[in-house]
This record gives sequence, C-alpha cells and structure tokens, in this order.
Amino acid sequence: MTTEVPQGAAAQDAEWLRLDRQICFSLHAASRAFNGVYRVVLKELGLTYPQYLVMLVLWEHGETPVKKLGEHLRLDSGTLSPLLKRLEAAGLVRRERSMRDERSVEVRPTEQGTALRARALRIPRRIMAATGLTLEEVHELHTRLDRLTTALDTAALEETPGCE
Amino acid sequence: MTTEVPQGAAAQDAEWLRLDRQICFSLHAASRAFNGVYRVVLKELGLTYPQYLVMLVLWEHGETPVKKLGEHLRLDSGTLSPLLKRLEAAGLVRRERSMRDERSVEVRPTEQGTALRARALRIPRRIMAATGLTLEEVHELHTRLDRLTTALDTAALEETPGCE
DNA sequence: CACTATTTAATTGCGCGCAACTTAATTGCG
DNA sequence: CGCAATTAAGTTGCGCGCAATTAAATAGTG
Repeated sequence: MTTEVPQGAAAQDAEWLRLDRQICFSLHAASRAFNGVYRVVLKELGLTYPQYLVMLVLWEHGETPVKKLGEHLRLDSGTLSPLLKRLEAAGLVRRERSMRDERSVEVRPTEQGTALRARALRIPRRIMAATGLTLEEVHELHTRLDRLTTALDTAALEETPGCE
Repeated sequence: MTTEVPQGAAAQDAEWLRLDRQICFSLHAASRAFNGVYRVVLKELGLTYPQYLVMLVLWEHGETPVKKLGEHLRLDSGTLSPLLKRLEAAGLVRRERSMRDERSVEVRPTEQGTALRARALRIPRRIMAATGLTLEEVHELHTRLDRLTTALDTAALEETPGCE
C-alpha cells in the first residue's frame, strides 16, 4: 500500500517533520514565554509559577490534602513534597498529618499566605495585558487547550503498550 | 474611578483570579501533556523532548553553531551545553571549535545522528493522531501560539523595570 | 485476628530552564 | 599597537517534573 509511492511518501514525511518542528517549537516557546512573564510578575510576591498555582488552589478551596492538590494540578508527590516544604519554610502554608487518616497530609494557608492573596489580585489583569488577548480569545484558548490535553492524555495511555 | 465601586471591583478581581487559575492550569497542563506524549514516542529513539528539538534543527540545517541553535530554540548555553554534551556522549552529534572563530562551537550530526532521522520520520503522524486535531487546526494553533509568544516576550521586556 | 493489597507521602536520581558568574576569543576605539 | 568592551561557551546553583523506590497507614480478605 505505502510501497506504491515511496518517493512521495518520503517527501511528505520530511514535510511533516518540518511541520512537527514548527508546532513543537511554538508550544515549547509559548509555554516558556508565559512562564517568563509570570516569573517577572510573581517575583515581587516571592513565588515561583508552580508555587503560585498551589496558592491559587489553596485560596479557592482552603485546607486541601496533598493528594487533592496533586489532582488539581496534575502533579505527583515527587514534585509537590519539596515545593510545599519550601512554601512552608516561607511561612505561607502549614502541613499537618490528618488525624482521621495518618497517611494524608493537610495543607492550609497561614495567615500570611492568606494575606498574600490581596497582592495577587492584581496579577491576572497584568497577565491579560501581556497576552494582548481579549477575554473571549482567552476563553477560546482555554477550551482548546483543555480539549487538547484530554486528547493527549488518553492517547498517551493507549500509546504506551506499543500501538500500531 | 475605580474607588466608585469597591465591592464590585473586588468581586471582579476575585473572578479574574479564578479565571487566571483556569488559564494557567490549561497552559501548564497542555504543555506537560504534550511533553508526556513525546516522551513516550521518543523513548524508543533514546531522546528527550528538548534533545529531539535540537536534532530537528540539525537535520534541517546541518552543522550549526551553538549560538544559532540557541536562537532557533530560544535556549541559552546554560541549557544547551550540558544537553549537547549528552547528545555527544550518545554518539549523535560532534562538537568542534570553529576554526574561524575560536569562541564559537559548531555542532553537527554524526552518521548515527543522521541515520536516526529515518526513524524519526514516523513521529509527527503519531503525534498528530494523539492530538486529535486536523492539519488546519494545527496550523491555526501554531499561528496563535506564535503571536502569543511574541506578545508575551515584548510584554516581559517592558514589565521588568516596574510598570504601573 | 493475621496477612496481603492498596493508598498516601516522601525520597532519590536525572534532565531541563534559567539566572548569575567565569573564561576565553574577538572587536573596536583611542 | 594596546586595552577596554563585547561576544560565545561553559559552569554553578536552584526549582521544577517525572520515574522509580521506600515507608507508613489503612482497607480488604480469609
């Protein structure tokens, strides 16, 4: 089937490889550019971008077990444990073993951590301004990215055993 | 101006903070989901995602100085130097001081590195399949992301001194 | 009850990504 | 020419992100 047009197929493969380069770069670059803007804005709060994500969850939901944090952020304990330790060292959160289940660790913002929210309120507008996008465009991007993530996640699961 | 409706403004800020959480998560998650799919696919080539990006440039342009690689990939020597060292240890590239300018280091794929391209040709199609997107949608995403990156980069530069 | 299986955090190891610094070569200016 | 400024790589340090492993607590089963 594919042996019918070896030259054409090869040429198309090469074309796809170039396209791959394009889209890879775009995503990689956009992700890091976003990270860069947040880094600048968050520096005055003394937070890294992933630390900010954790605080966003805590501000919205209050005390949360590490497990739940991981589900919200799609991060495992290998990433969260040291990150939370640093947030605790900075005085922004407290970690306490749950009394009902000694395996679980509850994370809650300290008074200082809660107070930080007031200063964080100005951030989203600055980020929005930096993107140069309208609210509507952001919503659309949001939707697209979520769909993409879902597709990629399910594909990654099916890919593992050795598809094709 | 904004002092006219303090309650309303605060509520809106909170709303924006929730939105920020949404879009932050989306981007962060999408980026890592993409990375995850590539990780699975690239494992059989023995490459990490950033290493694959480097090889894509080398396959397309041949011998390239580290400086140019950095411009293509938006990466500095702090990231590239150890990465290239690993690629060289894997026998995929060679690094040689330029004769014309002893400051510059030329990177070129070895025979083995060039041969790897043949196996890489199948990757883009698998990635495309994983995204569940059409070619047109990919192109549109590509365009949007590039515009976004440009906007963010210029904003980051203007932001640094201490805007507002 | 004893004993295995599961669940939850934490730890270890490695590869980015980036800031800050160092070293060496080249350029440019007086 | 001589010497400061610039440029290119490399190094160091730190914080993710993730795979793999470990340790402890709980749940489930005979």
